[in-house]
Amino acid sequence: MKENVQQILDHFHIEQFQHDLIHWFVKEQRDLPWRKEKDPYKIWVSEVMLQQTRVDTVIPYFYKFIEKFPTLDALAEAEEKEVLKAWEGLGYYSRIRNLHAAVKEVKEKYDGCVPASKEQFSSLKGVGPYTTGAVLSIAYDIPEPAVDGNVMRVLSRIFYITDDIAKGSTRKKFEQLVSCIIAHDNPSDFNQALMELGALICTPKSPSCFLCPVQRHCRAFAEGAEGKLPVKTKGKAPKHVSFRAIVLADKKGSILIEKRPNSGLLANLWQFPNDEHAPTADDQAFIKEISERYGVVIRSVQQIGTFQHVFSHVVWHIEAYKGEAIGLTVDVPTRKWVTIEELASYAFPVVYQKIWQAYE
DNA sequence: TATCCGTGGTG
DNA sequence: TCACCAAGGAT
Repeated sequence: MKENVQQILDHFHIEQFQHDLIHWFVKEQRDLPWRKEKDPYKIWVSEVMLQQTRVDTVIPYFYKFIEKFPTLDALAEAEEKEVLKAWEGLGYYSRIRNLHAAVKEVKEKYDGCVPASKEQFSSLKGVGPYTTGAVLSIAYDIPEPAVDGNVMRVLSRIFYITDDIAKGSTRKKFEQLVSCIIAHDNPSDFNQALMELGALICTPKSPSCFLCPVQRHCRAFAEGAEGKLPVKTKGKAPKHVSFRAIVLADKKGSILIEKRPNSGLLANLWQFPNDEHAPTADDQAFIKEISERYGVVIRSVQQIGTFQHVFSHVVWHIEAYKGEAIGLTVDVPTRKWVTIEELASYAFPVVYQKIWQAYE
């Protein structure tokens, strides 16, 4: 915001706004599984799952995850393989790697009790400014701002703020603003109400201003400018990567799988053999490449389909094959032959799940 | 600061 | 159909 926070708040009725907003939230909020109790661990899990992920997508994952890891200790003691499997298909897998590490640290350093200290909690892996404010306010009623995309959209309209919300520095300014208007007697409902309003009423496209509980406080509505806000510049176009992948089975029906590196895209997930780093020209070159790289003898191959998968910043184009191979012994932990039953216990990226479906 | 990091829903 | 999007964080 070009102006300072004091100027923005001129003539703004803070207490009336808090009341209108919270009254609406108490009455109209959705019945979500993580709102049934105030267990800091469950609030934390929900907030991590909800990062860049829709509520409807998260709900079934949340139920399964809490059923499998009901307490912080249970998650801390779980194996990486189980934890990653529970996250399979949710995306942004560094979230669960960081959450698992963070929970272990809480078990060790804080006796398994999620710290209510801003400094301590925010120092944990995967816990940034938003998650800090969300967990501390919702679970512990501490008046910290929890500024996400919803909050920036809602407040940019209410205060007619034209700063680019795609820029990192903008979030800090919104945090200053929220610090001034947050309801100290009910920071939990206040923060959740701002996000709920963004999700249900103050939506990105065609917001339902006629239903808005804080319409009378909204400067964008008064100006008829809600459609122009928030200001958000768009990112660069994703790059395209083409390669081939193959589902290899031996005579017994075992399948060769490979674990991806522990950092980068789809870290620690499993996949089928591919020539991602050495795209091949034809079938013979592909067979040769796979044979050498994976140390297998391939008898025959057959194409089973082409797949396109769009990530945030890259698009994969995969030609998928199936083939028979002689199951030579693999001596690295990141590659193994597994039975089809065992296959189900390994976490795969969605695009490789689709390739597996085409194989079956 | 800009880029990397997934997936599925939607107008 | 496809550009945009959804309760961000790490580097």
